[in-house]
Amino acid sequence: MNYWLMKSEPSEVSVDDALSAPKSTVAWTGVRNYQARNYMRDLMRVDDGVLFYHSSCAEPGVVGIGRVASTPYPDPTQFDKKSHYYDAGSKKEEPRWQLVDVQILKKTRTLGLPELRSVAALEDMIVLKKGNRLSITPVEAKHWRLILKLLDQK
DNA sequence: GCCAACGTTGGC
DNA sequence: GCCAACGTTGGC
Repeated sequence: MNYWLMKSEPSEVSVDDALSAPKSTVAWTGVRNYQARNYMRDLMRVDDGVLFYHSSCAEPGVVGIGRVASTPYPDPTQFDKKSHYYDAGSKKEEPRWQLVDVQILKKTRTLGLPELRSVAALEDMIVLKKGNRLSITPVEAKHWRLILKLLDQK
């Protein structure tokens, strides 16, 4: 079993949006970065753990726990001309962008960036590294366990 | 709004 | 293949 941190802008899809969706599940649309896509397409498995992270907002941080809820399939927004994520270069027979569904299991308190950075044992987390912009990053098991513990405190 | 850091594009 | 220009991300 693997663990992942997945960023979402709450103005697009917040943890509350995900919670109120059918089965608390959302398709992770709009990823247009090859490395992030490859994680979803090649490495994610159903039931992998997901840290739901809010980015580009007042209080960035981990806001929920979820799971990978599907195998990979083509991101429908790449074919939707009206979508912000439309990709004219992607063909139906050979879709460029694949995604997975993510199910929210629990909304947590906000474990914000300053708090994450204050924990020495988390300093190796990719999301905390300078210049990191990847919207999906793998999370080590030891970091996952520690974050779950931190989320239960306070 | 600013800006550092990064990814992508395209000319050569 | 190089690399400058450009666009985007995302914290502050």
